[in-house]
Amino acid sequence: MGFQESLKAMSDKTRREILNLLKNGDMTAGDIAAHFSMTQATVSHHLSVLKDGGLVTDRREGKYIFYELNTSVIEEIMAWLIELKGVDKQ
Amino acid sequence: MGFQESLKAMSDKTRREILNLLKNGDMTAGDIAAHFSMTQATVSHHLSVLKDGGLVTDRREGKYIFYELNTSVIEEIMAWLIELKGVDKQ
DNA sequence: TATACATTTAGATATATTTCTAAATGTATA
DNA sequence: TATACATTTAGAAATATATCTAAATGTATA
Repeated sequence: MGFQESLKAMSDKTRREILNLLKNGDMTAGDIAAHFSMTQATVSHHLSVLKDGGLVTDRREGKYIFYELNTSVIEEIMAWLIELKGVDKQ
Repeated sequence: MGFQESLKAMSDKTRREILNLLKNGDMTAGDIAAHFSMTQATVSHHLSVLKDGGLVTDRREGKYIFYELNTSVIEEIMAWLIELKGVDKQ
């Protein structure tokens, strides 16, 4: 889990949509998958890429596994973008 | 050129290094390529991906082609990240 | 404990990406 | 105008990614 994995994770449209969904609160893998027309296995793969990138965390509650947005990584990416933009050229 | 292409472009380490180089000012394709151990053709490919993502622009000056960082796209990405992070949870 | 439900993992296939070498293009200059 | 230099484009090979189906895992409950 690092910068590389975080950006790779964000570079896919489906995964960005998952992140947008999680903005409104934690969701189970099943509920997330229900928003897409691909198989649950495929969505599960995307969730694991997001997890590798540190963009989400998961926790089990009984039969269900809940996914939650992790914003600390997002701040790291923003810091890089701000640095890239350059303080002098705003 | 859109959000998807911009993030795809940023998701590669070599391309992020190119962006970091261009932070310090415009550079020719040759000077950029000199910073890497891959062929000029490969670096040229990366530059074209960055261009597709709107992250750089190029201009010819005689024999040379100069590349320049384009920061407006970066702001668009930052806006998404800020939105993702959520105003309420800072 | 057998069954059902929620989810992930394994293995396969198709598509995309990275990289290379060789050839092509555009510009300057002897 | 022939040649050299800077760079890109074309085409091929290797690797990575997205997706599927089928099987495995983990948990709850009849």
